[in-house]
Amino acid sequence: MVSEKTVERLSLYRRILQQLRVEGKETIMSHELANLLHIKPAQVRRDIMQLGYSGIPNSGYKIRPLLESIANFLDSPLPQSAVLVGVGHLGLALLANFAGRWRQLAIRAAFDKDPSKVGQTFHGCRCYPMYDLQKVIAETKSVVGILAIPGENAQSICDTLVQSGISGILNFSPLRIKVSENVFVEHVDLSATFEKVSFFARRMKHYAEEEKWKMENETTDDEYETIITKQ
Amino acid sequence: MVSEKTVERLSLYRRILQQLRVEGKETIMSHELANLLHIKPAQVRRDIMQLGYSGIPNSGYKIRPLLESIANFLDSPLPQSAVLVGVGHLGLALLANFAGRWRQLAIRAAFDKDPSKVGQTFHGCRCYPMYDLQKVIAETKSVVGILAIPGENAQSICDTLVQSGISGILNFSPLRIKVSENVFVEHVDLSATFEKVSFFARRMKHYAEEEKWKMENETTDDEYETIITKQ
DNA sequence: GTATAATTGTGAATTCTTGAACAAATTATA
DNA sequence: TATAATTTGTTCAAGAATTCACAATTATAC
Ligand SMILES: NC(=O)c1ccc[n+]([C@@H]2O[C@H](COP(=O)([O-])OP(=O)(O)OC[C@H]3O[C@@H](n4cnc5c(N)ncnc54)[C@H](O)[C@@H]3O)[C@@H](O)[C@H]2O)c1
Ligand SMILES: NC(=O)c1ccc[n+]([C@@H]2O[C@H](COP(=O)([O-])OP(=O)(O)OC[C@H]3O[C@@H](n4cnc5c(N)ncnc54)[C@H](O)[C@@H]3O)[C@@H](O)[C@H]2O)c1
Repeated sequence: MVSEKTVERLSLYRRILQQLRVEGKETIMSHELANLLHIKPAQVRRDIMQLGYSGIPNSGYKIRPLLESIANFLDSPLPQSAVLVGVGHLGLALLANFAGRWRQLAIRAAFDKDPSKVGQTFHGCRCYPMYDLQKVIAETKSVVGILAIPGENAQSICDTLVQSGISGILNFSPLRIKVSENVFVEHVDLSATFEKVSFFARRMKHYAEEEKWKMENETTDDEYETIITKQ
Repeated sequence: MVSEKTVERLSLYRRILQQLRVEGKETIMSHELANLLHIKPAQVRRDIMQLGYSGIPNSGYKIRPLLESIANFLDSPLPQSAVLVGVGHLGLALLANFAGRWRQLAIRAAFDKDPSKVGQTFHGCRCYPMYDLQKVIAETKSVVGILAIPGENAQSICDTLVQSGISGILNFSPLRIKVSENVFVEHVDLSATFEKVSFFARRMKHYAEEEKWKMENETTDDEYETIITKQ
């Protein structure tokens, strides 16, 4: 029904609106949100439409009820838990940001095969041994699993997660894991992303230099055109 | 000309092919790559077509020259450098993976406003003070900038990066930065991604439970249909 | 009040991406 | 050598996402 992209944008709208609200703003118009995100106003209106919330013509959207609508749409009625597998460099960074009991959505448990990490607490989150996976997922009623391990065992660990009741996976490993169709997987492949940025950076630079060249040789171009026209 | 998605997939193909090559495999067919990535063979063929490389009907692609074609297409002729701004939790994780002199594409310098980090070396990468940005970017001829700082100053730092010659930005901050059209920006918004996974995880679970319910009540459904039909 | 200006909600058009299908090409095999 | 079997390259259709454009609606100015 609702697309992934819409859900992502709703999440962005919310963050901006929360900020604007603490700054005292009470209403917002589609083109303001659009400008902040560098998208088109029609996109914003279309997304908000899907919430069932209606704005006021010639006036915009009331921020407070709009935020409520977004929360109503995006959030679980109950706080939602996630577990992290792999407390390495990346896993630690994720814990620093997403561990925390008070939040609506948070990492509530971590796992690692490294015995030196098991038993420790990182950013307020306990690290368990791998064989506790099923048990802890059940106890915390987690629905999201985050994979921050190398690709090798990602598939088998993913399978365990799914068997334990996880239905959404955020996969940072380079392996494209396979899941049954009732499990949602998001692949965040930072290496591929890095390469992509590098690729287009180079392209942009070439393009910019070409443009610059054209600008510098503009008069010459004109002369050339004149010659053509004259023929 | 070539789409972002295609570039991303080419990067994935390369990683898989490199692995397969060390395992001794010499040729590969579109459906094999497709199965590994859970996409359709036609997509693979289409992507490879754009490289200008041709496979052999009834035989597939030769891995070695295909890899060369991909490298030729994706990589800069010269090693390409990136700089990182923000050596916090996430920045450190990125350094752990992408710092390294020997690579074709790597983070060659880091920056932080925190004086306690400046001067230190993290994973082989030196951390410089912010006022060295322009100088170091020029020295390293970097084209990619990675932002791993809070949103507040992201825009102004981004502007400085662009002024210094950066034409590709990988932005991990929640702020959607604005750049001129000859600069490429990729936003990696981990909070929004996390929320998205959580959203669809919940949905999948509901869906699965509905399906299960339907399965269990299949006979009842049939009976109900019979009643309808009879009317 | 009425007119004016501005903004929403949304059908239609457009653009971008993926998928199905098949002729052409090539290998493997009989 | 001829035939069958298979995979590629590519066209065309389908699908998804975005953008346009405008009627409907509301606030504001006069
Ligand atoms: N850090 C980055 O910036 C970055 C960039 C690109 C890709 N990645 C990918 O993200 C993943 C994690 O990266 P990282 O830098 O944190 O790696 P890391 O090596 O620092 O950490 C991996 C952690 O996972 C644990 N682990 C390994 N195998 C395990 C298993 N079978 N079961 C449980 N725990 C296991 C290890 O003990 C370690 O703590 C890797 O797949 C990596 O390729 C990371
Ligand atoms: N770590 C995660 O998993 C995660 C998740 C979601 C979002 N993010 C985002 O990624 C960014 C970085 O996250 P983090 O966890 O590494 O944060 P962090 O607080 O651990 O690190 C931020 C680093 O940036 C430096 N910094 C801050 N302002 C700066 C400035 N103006 N100039 C130079 N350096 C500056 C700080 O000194 C610090 O070293 C943040 O925007 C955060 O919202 C991170």
